[in-house]
Formats: sequence, structure tokens, C-alpha cells
Amino acid sequence: MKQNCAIDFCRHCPESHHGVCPSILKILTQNNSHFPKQFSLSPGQYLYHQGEHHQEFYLLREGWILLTSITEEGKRQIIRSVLPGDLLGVQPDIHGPAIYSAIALQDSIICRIPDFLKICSLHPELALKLVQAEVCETTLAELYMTNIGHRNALEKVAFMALELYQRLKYRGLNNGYTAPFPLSQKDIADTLGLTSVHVNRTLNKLEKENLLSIHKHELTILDYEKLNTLVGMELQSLSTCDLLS
Amino acid sequence: MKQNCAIDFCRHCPESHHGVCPSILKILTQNNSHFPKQFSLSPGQYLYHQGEHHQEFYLLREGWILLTSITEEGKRQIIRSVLPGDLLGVQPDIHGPAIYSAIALQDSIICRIPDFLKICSLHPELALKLVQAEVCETTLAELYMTNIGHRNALEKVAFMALELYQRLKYRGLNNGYTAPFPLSQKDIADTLGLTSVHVNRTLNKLEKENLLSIHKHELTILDYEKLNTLVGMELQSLSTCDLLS
DNA sequence: CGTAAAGTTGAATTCTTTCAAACACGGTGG
DNA sequence: CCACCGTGTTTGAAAGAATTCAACTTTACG
Repeated sequence: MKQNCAIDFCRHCPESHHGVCPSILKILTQNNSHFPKQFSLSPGQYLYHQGEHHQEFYLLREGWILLTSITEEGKRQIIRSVLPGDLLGVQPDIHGPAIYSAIALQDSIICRIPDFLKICSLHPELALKLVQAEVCETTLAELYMTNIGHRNALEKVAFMALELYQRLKYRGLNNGYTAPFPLSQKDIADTLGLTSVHVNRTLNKLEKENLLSIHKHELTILDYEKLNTLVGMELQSLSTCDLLS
Repeated sequence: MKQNCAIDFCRHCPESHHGVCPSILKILTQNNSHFPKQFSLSPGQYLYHQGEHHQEFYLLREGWILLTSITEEGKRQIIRSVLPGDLLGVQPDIHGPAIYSAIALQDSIICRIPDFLKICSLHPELALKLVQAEVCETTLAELYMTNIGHRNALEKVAFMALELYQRLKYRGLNNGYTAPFPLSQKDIADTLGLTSVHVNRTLNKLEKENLLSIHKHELTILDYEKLNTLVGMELQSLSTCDLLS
């Protein structure tokens, strides 16, 4: 069964290694003798800050990165979690300042991809992969929009946990019904537009009702079926992503 | 001054006519002897329904189309307004069922674009245009996510009105500080996750505070500066969209 | 072991929804 | 031209959901 496509860059490549499918890797290597330009980040370190220029695309190969932005009123919005295989740094105006900050939650390995767009214009298949990734990202953002707009706190938290679980499972990063979950309750709150106090009460309720539990940076799905029903199955609409096939 | 880029397909083409820039039009015409395959819709007519297959890309040349989806609980979510020059029908699995419905709010002229992806793979510049459009769309969805998650009703409605005003103004569809606004209060509610009752009270408040007014399908910006301050300027982050320059 | 950060709990307040009823407006048919 | 109908808008009062504030407990880490 195919999983939620989210924002994977190379999801339909069964031989992919650390999120990079070999055919893409080959193109990138051909065009850049220094590829891969890898480096690592520790938890709490920023890849780039909102408002700064970076003008690069990045590929997350290992770890967990959060995209955040600070609103005028000083509130923090978490845009999304970047998981291994996802692209970072793509924005409308690539020469303009970064519209989000990118911060590592775990030890992360990142790959800088210079001249990505130039390479794209030489390799249409790469450009179409990028289109595919962006369309999935749009759809995910729109799903979150629906989720945040039309649900109560219980459903919001359930949706978010399930969405992340699906994406982790697709990458083989789960362990049965448990998966790593480095987000704090404040992080969940800042993703969903709730307060951490209310997230806390909601998590207790979710555990009491035997739906899911989050403890010590581990997410456990207690009742997958019931959770799916509660969330409303919309994640299934992302289950295929074959824009290019 | 550049405006909010939103999801324009050909925004940086000064000679664009009805949202289609000539160089793109040339490519599309070369590859398809029957282009443009235009047709029109009346208010209330659907271009396609959620769950049905259509397998086509469409370009809106005139009018106003709403993308909607119905949740499990029967609530209607409006994903976004499609304005002239915007693409429709792009989704993760182009061969799968439509994830949204598309309904016309005004008399609309639509252009069917067959084999879009095939043409893209022959014309890298077209593929990159598509990437640009999708990145803008993602950013817009993420902005709405922040808006819906972290603001109260007054700010939500103000944000939505300003965002639509900016996009209409970019297209020259405004008339000074007024612009067409075919959405009902229920439509606003279904976009923002509010009830129409509360939208009504909020609109009254916005008018009483001299920020904006919506009457008889017309939006009037009463105090642009104050509105921008209230919304928090985040729309400016979309003001450039030069991914490709 | 001590400190800071994260999580937990209760009570009061604020915001939004719900329900119910009335009003306004545009279009249709008589 | 007017009565009628339906949809969309307006208003009030009560109920419900989430936030705020404040205090307390637990956990992580040097």
C-alpha cells in the first residue's frame, strides 16, 4: 500500500538510498564535481534564518528539521516538519530573503545543491520531479489548512500525529506502531494554532481514549483504525503521487 | 510595485493577455493544433467534481472559480479562489480522482490544456514556470495555514479580503480601492473555518472600524494602511516571485 | 545536585458556535 | 405591478470550546 506522499523529492524510486534516488543523484553528480556537499547539524542549530539570504536548495538526508516563522505579534508558526528525502529552501523568490527559518530537532545530515534550477533546465525529468514534489507539498499544506480550520483540538492533534506517522512509515523510520517524535507539546501547539496547555489536555484525552500516546519523544499509535476514522481518511487522498508516470 | 504572486501561471510576462504570456502560448499552440480549446461556464456550474476523473490541466482566462472539498463530517472547505491566469486541475496523482471540486462563481472562460506534462518535458522553460506557479501556491497555502491557525476572526477576514484584493489588483481587475467580490458570507466562513453568523458580525465590525466593507458583491478597502498593519504585512513576503530570473 | 525547560492541573475569562427568529433582496409567475 | 418564494443576511441569548493566568510537578542535563 502506498503511503501519504507529502513532500518527498524522490518517493517513487524503490532503490532510493537516504531519500535520494540514484537517477537523480547521477544527474546532480554529473553537473557538480563536488557533489555531495554534505554537512551536519545538531539539535537546536539553524540551517538558515527567516529574513536571511541563502540562495541554495538543500536536501535532508538524515534527521528532522522544522520550518518556522515568527508572526508580527511574536507568535511562532511551525510550517511543517522536513523529513529525510525532503527538499528545503525552495521559495517563490529564490534570491530574496528566506521566508522561514529552518532548525534541526535531531542530528541531521544535509546536502547542499547549488545551481539546482540551472540543472533542472538541462534535465526536464528533474524539473518534473520538482513539480511533483511541489504539488505534493501544496496538497499537504491545503490539507493542514482544512484540518486547522474545520476541526476541534482532539481531531487536530490526531491528524497531525497520523500525518507524521504515515510519512515516517513511508521512509521505514517507524518501528511497528511507534515512531520517533522529537516535537514538544509547544511545537505541536505552534503547528496547529493551539496553546501548549490545551495540547497537553488533548494528549491526555487521546491517550485515555486509547487512540495514541506521545511520551519521551516517541509516538505510539494505539488504535490505527479508530484514529483513521476520527481524522476522516483524508490522508488517503495523498496516497498516490504519480504525477509523472 | 510588485504584488502578491499567489498562484499565477505567467505573472512576470508584461505582455500577457488574459493571463497567458505569449511565449507560453506559442509553445502550447505548437504542440497542439486545436489550442486554444476554450469553453465557458455559468455561475453555479462545475468544471469537475471531487472524486471524478478529469486528467486535464485547465487555465482560467476570465471569471472566478472556487476549489471546494467536502469533509467526512459534511462540512465544506473552500481551498482557494482561482482567478484569471491561474492553473486548475494540478494534483499529486493526475490519473486519480479529483481531490477538489471546481465551481464557477461568475461567467468564466476556461482553456483545456491536454498533454501539459508531455509538453513540459520537451520545454524545460515551461516546466520551470510550472514549478514557479506551484511554489507560489504552496507558499500561499502555508500563509493561509498560519492565518487560520494563529488569528482571531477579525484578522482572518481582514487577511482574506486583503489577499484577494492584492491578487485582483495585480491583474488590473480592481477599480481603485474597490474590487469584485462574488463570495457570500458563507463562502468566507467555509474558507476560514468560521460560521457565517460570526463572519457577519465580524464584517460589521470591520466596517464600523473603517477597515473594509463588502456589499453587493463588491469589496471596498476603506483604510489600506490600517488593514495592512492589522493583517501583519505577511502578504509582502509573496511580493516577488522571481524563481526563474 | 541544582537549575532550566517541559509537562500538568484548576479556575476564570474570552472567543466562537449554536439555535432560533426576523429581515432584505432578487427573481418568478400571476 | 405585485405577491410570493428562496437564498443570503442580521440580531439576540445561551452553550461550548479554547485561552489565559498562576501555581505546581516532573524531566533533562551539565
